[in-house]
Amino acid sequence: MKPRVIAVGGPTATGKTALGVLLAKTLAGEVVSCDSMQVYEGMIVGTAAPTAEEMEGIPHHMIGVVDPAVSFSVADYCAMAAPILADIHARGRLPIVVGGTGLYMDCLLSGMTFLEQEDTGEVRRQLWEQDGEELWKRLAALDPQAASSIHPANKKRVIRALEVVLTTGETMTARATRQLTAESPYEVMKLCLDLADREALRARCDQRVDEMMRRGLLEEVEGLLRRPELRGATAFQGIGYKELAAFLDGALPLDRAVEDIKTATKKYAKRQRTWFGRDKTAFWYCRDRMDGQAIIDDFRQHNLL
RNA sequence: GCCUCUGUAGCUCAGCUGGUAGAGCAGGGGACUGAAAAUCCCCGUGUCGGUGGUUCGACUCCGCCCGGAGGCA
Repeated sequence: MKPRVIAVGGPTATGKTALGVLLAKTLAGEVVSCDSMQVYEGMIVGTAAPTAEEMEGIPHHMIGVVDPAVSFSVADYCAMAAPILADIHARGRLPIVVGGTGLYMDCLLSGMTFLEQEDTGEVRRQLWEQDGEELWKRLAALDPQAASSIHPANKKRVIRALEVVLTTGETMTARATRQLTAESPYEVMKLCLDLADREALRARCDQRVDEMMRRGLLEEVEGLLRRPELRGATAFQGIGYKELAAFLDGALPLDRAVEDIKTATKKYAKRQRTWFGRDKTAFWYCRDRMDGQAIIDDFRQHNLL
């Protein structure tokens, strides 16, 4: 019998955090955050990281565990989170993986083990100087399979695939197969949250941004930027952070920056819906039709918990 | 009251000398294996303010009406 894991995914602003805590309380579990931005230390308001009060005494993992200057990746996430899952299981408790970063969640839950890889920074920098179309043609020659699944305009992904072949001598396609385990090591129960009313979700995204501003997002960003090296860090690709950094640079007025954050949040929610929607084994619940307790009860009724 | 400019997709606007309209943004759909809150792909029929006219044919020309902006009184 494989160890069980409960996962909570779905678009932002649908109440994943609260449901995670409720599940943990009900099932003697601990929450493992699955969020590419919450991992960074000091990025609290802008990532809507749960406060001590919201955690309600439930242990939370993978929040604020990396310095924001460090460029974190899926591989790093899995390397850190997998042992945490093992530890929670070892203590006889249930891990509840909660978050909106679909890629991280899928990789962690499928038990993917990333192969060792040397630093590709230099190769990557060189490739970025070159013409995207040319790079894609080069990729087509070296790893036709990867090229066929990556649009030539998607320079970032074309380069990633290229740097893999160039630095490892193995195609990304081949590595991907080697990295993927035949079967997930966990018995996963995934539930995704959404709002049936799209307009309502967009409104909630807007409210959430206003709320973050009220809670001091600007101050948080200012504080982080006292370290100028963070300006270009991966952490500053986070929604809210990059826009306010632009405002602090004088590139745009504050109200415009806030507008941009709202728009970015809504687009992000849409991408998340697409990502999580791919997993046909997930159970979807609309938060505007059911509260947390009702969802858990429903799950119980289906003997899923 | 008179004069000038203006009224085109949810928003900002293109549409040359007449042949029934197109961009950006927003929005929708999708992809996604080491930056993923990132990166990228696909999707634009709207009484062209209204109404009369000129014309084979008007968003494009003319008249009037309605709504904006500015100027002169």
